[in-house]
Amino acid sequence: MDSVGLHTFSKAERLCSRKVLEELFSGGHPSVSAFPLRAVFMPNDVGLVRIMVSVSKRYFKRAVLRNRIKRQLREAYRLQKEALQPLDGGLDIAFLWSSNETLPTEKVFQKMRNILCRIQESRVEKQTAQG
RNA sequence: ACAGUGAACCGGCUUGUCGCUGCUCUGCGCUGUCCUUUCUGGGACAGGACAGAGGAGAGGAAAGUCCGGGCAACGCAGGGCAUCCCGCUUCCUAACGGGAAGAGGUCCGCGAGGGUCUGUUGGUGCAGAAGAAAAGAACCGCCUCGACCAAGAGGUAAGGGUGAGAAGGUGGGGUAAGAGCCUACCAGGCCGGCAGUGAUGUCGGUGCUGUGCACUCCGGGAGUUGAAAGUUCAUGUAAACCGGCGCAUACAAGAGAGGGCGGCCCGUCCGAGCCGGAGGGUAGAACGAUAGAGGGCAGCGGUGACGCGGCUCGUAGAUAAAUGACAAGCAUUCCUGCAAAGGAAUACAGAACCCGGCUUACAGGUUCACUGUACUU
Repeated sequence: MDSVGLHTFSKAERLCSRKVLEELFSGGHPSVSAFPLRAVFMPNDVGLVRIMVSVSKRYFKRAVLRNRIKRQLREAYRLQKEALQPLDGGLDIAFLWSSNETLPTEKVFQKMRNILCRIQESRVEKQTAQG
């Protein structure tokens, strides 16, 4: 938990289990979108936030542009992930890019911030409803 | 100087902040095992997604996945047929459909040069709404006979028009008119001599000579799959259950289910299991996997591709997939401007087992050799 406060992005914070991904994309989990970025998320019992980033070949045929967007998204998450504090239990998030245009990094950061805040709001709402 | 041709090469740099993935070293108060043995200790080894330090981290095409090879697993008595690929010569190479040096035809360019094609005098088939006729050719024409003319009979590929192609072409002789019928030259084939490793070239002989396409034919080659290959460990475990077909044993009856040998046939071998249903488990880790037909340097051999030995260098290894994000400065090019300066642009593109090629994309730049034009001395 101590590493999460820093702006790091280690292997533990990445979502790479095939099983978890299937569960996440099977439907029924909440999603938030700020076009062209969309996030699907669900709680986990690991106690960490784990994320993945995906840009479809459908939107970008060339790998260079796909990589560019994925890197922008990872940086945007890494430098703004404190928006999910305080953390109460783990969370798995998948970020999906659904546009065939790139955006300047500044814009990508704005979209990411927007999404992270809204995820946090929905979590708080859910907890208060339960409690 | 300008325009161009052919090769070879480069394809941004520096600094700062915060990050990512391996590697090495050190530490560890974290985890595991073991030792010591009674201390609420000490020690050893291993691990780690932990901490610190150091150092490394996309390409000339990493791309398309079009060829070839390594590597791996499985397969492999033999014969025939079919299928697919290659096709001027010699050489290079692990190999190639790649490369080098050459040969002949043809097209483009003033030129340096560039593009393209090339096994096959054989056999079979086809060749339009053109033409008389498309390979055993007579429509018109020409000539002979027909006493002359005409009908008719015969000879004839010089001329006409058609066509991509009309009996190899042109001139001369010859003839009733004509024809490689004869002859000279030219293009090609065949035979022989000479030169060349060879494709071919050249000299002599030989009247041998229609075009295009497809198939056939000739020569050479091809086992299948493809790193999601495959090996090991972990997890789970099922040689279980139900149905069908078959084998074995005993009396009788009958002759094998199923499979291998690339697709088929012959032949041959294995053979007690095979097929379906229902149901269950994993989808993790390590190896494969980064030292290789490796790069660089000069030397020697070769026209060259390339080869040989010598010295030297250490160079990404991810796995839902790292190699970055941001900022500043520099560099290059373009635009505006007398200038100072300002603005814009900096391509194509991202390793995935590894090599050799091919093809395609590409801002800008460098070097060498050569060609044409103009000018100066």
